[in-house]
Amino acid sequence: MAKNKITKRENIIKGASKLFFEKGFSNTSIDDIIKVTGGSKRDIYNEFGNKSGLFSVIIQVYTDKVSHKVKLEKLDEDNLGLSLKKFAYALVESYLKPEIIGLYTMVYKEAKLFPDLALEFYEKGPMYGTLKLSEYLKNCIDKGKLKEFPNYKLANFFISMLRDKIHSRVFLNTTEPVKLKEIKEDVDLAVEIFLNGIKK
Amino acid sequence: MAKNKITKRENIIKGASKLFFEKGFSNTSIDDIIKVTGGSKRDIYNEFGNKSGLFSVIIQVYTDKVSHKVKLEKLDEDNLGLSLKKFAYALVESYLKPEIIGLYTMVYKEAKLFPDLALEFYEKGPMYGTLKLSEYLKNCIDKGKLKEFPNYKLANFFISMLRDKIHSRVFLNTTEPVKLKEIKEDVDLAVEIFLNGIKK
DNA sequence: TTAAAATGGTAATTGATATTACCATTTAGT
DNA sequence: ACTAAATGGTAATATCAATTACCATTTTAA
Repeated sequence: MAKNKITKRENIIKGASKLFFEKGFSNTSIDDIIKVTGGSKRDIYNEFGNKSGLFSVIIQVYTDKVSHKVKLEKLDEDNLGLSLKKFAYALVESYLKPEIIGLYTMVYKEAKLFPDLALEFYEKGPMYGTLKLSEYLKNCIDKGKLKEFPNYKLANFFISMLRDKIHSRVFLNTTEPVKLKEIKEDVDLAVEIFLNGIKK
Repeated sequence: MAKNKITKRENIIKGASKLFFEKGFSNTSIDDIIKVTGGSKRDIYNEFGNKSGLFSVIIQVYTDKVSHKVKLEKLDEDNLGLSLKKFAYALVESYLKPEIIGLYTMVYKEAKLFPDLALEFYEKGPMYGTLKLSEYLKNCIDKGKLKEFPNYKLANFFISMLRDKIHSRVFLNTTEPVKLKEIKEDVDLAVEIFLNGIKK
């Protein structure tokens, strides 16, 4: 019974998040959700209080998923170029995942309504990755391999180079599919320029 | 009389855009608009057909304003660092203007509903600036001052470094005000890294 | 000045959707 | 098998906002 309840809850989360990711929070109605999950509205209100409650739970669940998944490989200070590429590929790959795209889109759109969630998302998601990278860069700086620039700013610049194009396409709703080959080229070029720009 | 009509139209555009910029399209009602502009709903429907029509007109008006305003200074191939800084300051300054922030926010949020507008905005706005910069970079490359990287990609990288942080704050609805000093530091650093990264 | 036309504002109408109420049905325990 | 409790689905309610209708008022033209 307890088990059954969990299943139902998870079922709603799964179905609702799919819809939220596709159509956004405002454009998904409770009816839409139960049409997908089965069951009745009562289930949603019993489990989550209301629509906003469901949204909060979903954001938190996926934010946590993200922050746990991005287990960044150990980065090697003796092979800067390769390490940055590995990091960049992993990051870009995650940016291209539908659920990550959905998460970003939703959080950005609803940030005004749910400022706390937006902050939490930011800290566990983008900020987490940036911190990881900036730690690595700090080590490299300490070892005398890189110029002594503020490491967090550096990390931000690099990630911006990787993220911005993908996100522009996402938010401007460009239909053309993202070509992996192009992305890979971009990553390689970004790494080269960035590394040229900061190495001693 | 014709004059009067134009004034009324412009009055609605002005009042409505202010509201749209602040609260977004969906969260602004027709009643909100006439409360600000005076007049009656009829005026809006007569002039613009419906709410979407008003939105379209506003996006186009402001998109045009943007593309006309960004008269980029003539960039000097013999002084790369300074030219890039000038360009970057001008760009960042425009990113910080409330109406530009409002425009980006609205377009991004409603891109699904108005794909044509989103495209037009992109072409007249972000893409226009990127093209300008990439032309300049091409000239520098041709003069042998920069490495032979694909110039449009280069321009995108540089602009991403400048834009991403500001936009993250905007979309995540961070309340802390943007400090000009910090922005200026960021720009200077971005220019230095970017230039180091691509110069011969 | 006066009748026709335009205009402006308020009051319906409509449609969508979140939330709640209610009734039928199923389930659980004895 | 039988009663009480839980559950599920459908139907009501309530709200909000876009769009439209209508009527009073003002403007225009002769």
